[in-house]
Order: sequence, then C-alpha cells, then structure tokens
Amino acid sequence: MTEIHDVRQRAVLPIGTVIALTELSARQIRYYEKQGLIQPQRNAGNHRLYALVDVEDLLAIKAQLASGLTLGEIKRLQDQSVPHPSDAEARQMLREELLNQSRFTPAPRIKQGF
Amino acid sequence: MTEIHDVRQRAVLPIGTVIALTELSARQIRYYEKQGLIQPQRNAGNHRLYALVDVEDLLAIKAQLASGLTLGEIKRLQDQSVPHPSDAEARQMLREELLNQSRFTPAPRIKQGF
DNA sequence: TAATCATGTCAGATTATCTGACATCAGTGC
DNA sequence: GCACTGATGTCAGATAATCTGACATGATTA
Repeated sequence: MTEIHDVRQRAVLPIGTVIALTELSARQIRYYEKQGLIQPQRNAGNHRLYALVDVEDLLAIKAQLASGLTLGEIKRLQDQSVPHPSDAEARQMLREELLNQSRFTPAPRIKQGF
Repeated sequence: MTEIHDVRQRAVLPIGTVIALTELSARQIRYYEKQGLIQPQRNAGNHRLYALVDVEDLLAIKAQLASGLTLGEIKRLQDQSVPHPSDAEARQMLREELLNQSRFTPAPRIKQGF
C-alpha cells in the first residue's frame, strides 16, 4: 500500500470541533498557532482544518500550561523532542520506526481521542 | 471506569467533515437522514453534528447502495439488526416480509457511480 | 407511460469562522 | 508603585459553511 493514510494525520476537523474536544477557546487555539505550537491546514475557504494529532497536541499543551509552563517553554520542549531531521536522519528514523512497528505492539497512546 | 464514554458516540463532526470522510454529498447525507437511516444531533445553531459511528454507518450505507440495495431495504435491515426489545412479533413479521421480498424481487439494481 | 427513487442544484436565511484591534488581568522586574 | 510581558476576552466587519424548501433529472419499476 503506497497510501499510508493515517486518519490521525488527516486534517478534517474545523475549529468548532476542536473547541468541543479540547474545551479550549477559539482565541486560545489560534494564539497557540501564532506562537508556533501547532500548524493546522486550511481549506479552500481559508478555514482552519485540524487533524486528531493536533487535538492531542492541544490537550498536551493545555496540561503543560496548567502545570505552570510558559508557551515559550512548551515550544522549546517541542522543538527539542522533535528536532528538524536531515533527510538522512529522517530516512533512518523511518526505517527504525518501521522495524519497531513489526515487532512491538502499536505505540501506546495516553491521550484521549477518537 | 464508570466513564465508558466512547468517543465514537460523541457528536462533534459537522457535515463538511462527514462529506470529506465519506465522499458523499450533503444532499445524500441529508436524504439518508430523512429516510430514517441516521439520526445526527444538532448544535445550538441548528447545524447537524455527527459522531464517528454515524460516519461508519454512512460508509456501510454507501457500500450497500453500491451493492444494489434500496434505502428502504437497508433501513429494514438496520431495524432488524437493532430491534425494539419489546415487540418480537413485529420483528417476525418484518423477517417474513424481507424473505418474501427477496423471493419475488431479485432486484438487480445496478448503479453507475464515479 | 406514469410513478418512484436517488441525486443535483438553486435561492434566501442563518450560523460559523476569519482577521485585526483594543481591553483586561496576573506576574515580573525595576 | 509602575511599566512590561504573557495569556486571554471581546468586538466588528467580512467571508464561508450550513440550513430548509423547492424544482429538475436520469434511471428504474409498475
């Protein structure tokens, strides 16, 4: 299958849905985007479209904020745990990821979602 | 775990999202609702809100339509698989009715989609 | 041929989302 | 105390999404 279409990555949720799922306000969600913490897609009408992974990220951000971290700090943690990989590094990571998937059970998810 | 709150049951998806996920038109989705095949919720602004189970139902309906069934037949199958626990008699009548129909009308309802 | 089924499309009304601006309020540092 | 920053609220004007009801259509059925 050339289509590794993870539904979690598929941006189909408008902001109203994300508001319902995260209990964050539109203002908060857009502000976190402006601070570089999330990067939702846009549809043809310029409306934001979120994927489930974005919802999970937002719930994580919400928890980290509640624990006293600053948005700037949260972003630094993000950038650190997901560094910009070079092409070679990305390929290597993908290789290892695929190997892991065949041997281990699907990655445990602690977040709530669909 | 008193909260077996299956997120699949949670109605948070507007029709645009459902259109994207099912590749059905708004017209089709609303028509299936009018025929009693799905029962989405409404938000405060009277917009329809679907749960993931609704999306799955719609995909099933789409497949059954493509296989030649009528919306009426699909609905009867639904009602049969999720019967009202009270009247077993009605269920039996419906079962016979379906059997009769399948005997008298072979129903070669082939559609051309694209 | 007439009727039904499933779908398309359009118009007018209402709701949702967008951006940008100004306001507020709690900390932080001087 | 005062100014500054960070996070959020709110508002207004514009555009997009959704709603309902109606009319149209091709295919199938009686």
